[in-house]
Amino acid sequence: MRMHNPPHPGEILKEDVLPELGLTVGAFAAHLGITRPHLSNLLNQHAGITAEMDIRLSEALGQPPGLWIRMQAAYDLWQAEQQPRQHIAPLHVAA
Amino acid sequence: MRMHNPPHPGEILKEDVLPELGLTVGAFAAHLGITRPHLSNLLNQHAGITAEMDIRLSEALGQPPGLWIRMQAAYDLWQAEQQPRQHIAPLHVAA
DNA sequence: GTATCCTGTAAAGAGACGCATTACAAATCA
DNA sequence: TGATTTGTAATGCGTCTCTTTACAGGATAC
Repeated sequence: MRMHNPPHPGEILKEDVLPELGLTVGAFAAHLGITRPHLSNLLNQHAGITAEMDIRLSEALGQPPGLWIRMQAAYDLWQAEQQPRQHIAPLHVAA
Repeated sequence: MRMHNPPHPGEILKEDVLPELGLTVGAFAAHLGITRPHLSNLLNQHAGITAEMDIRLSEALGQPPGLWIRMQAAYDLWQAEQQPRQHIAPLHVAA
């Protein structure tokens, strides 16, 4: 049923990645080439992961690109699904 | 090596989905609850698929949500990878 | 061959978001 | 106590989604 709300990427970065790296937020931000306030916003789920940011993370963490942007997409989709909306009728293929 | 550029979702919608539905762009837009110019922009790759739009498409097309937003993420990531950028050194785990 | 429909696209504007810069206050820690 | 680290706010710029309105070109039908 796939019904568990996916985490914001920032949560994983803050709780798992950063501790394992043993870096301060400021040091990690500097390494990524972004500002400390912005990384803080990422970590605290006040900003999302862009494709650009995904690449930087994948390079810094030695991972194949796409992990973080897919997490973000899953998060965004879940959030949008929680919004009240009027449903759309399914279409059928033409005769 | 995973090195083939992923299509923009609009391309698939325009070339595969719309013809199979047998709908005009205007009719499809109306069904989705968006404007015709905006759907035209989607189809011609001048705008991206948002989480909101993914949900509308998945409902209209009878698909599980996430297909289109993941296509968009793959597309965005590929585009970002094509941009010239300065690489970031990999970090090692703390001692 | 004229009228209708469909299409792509442009302009203008609202609202949201990414990201930078700067700044400050609270918390941690030496 | 003093230095470091952190979260966050304000401001601003650029970009993007999406709407409304409009227009011009192509296709279809009479």
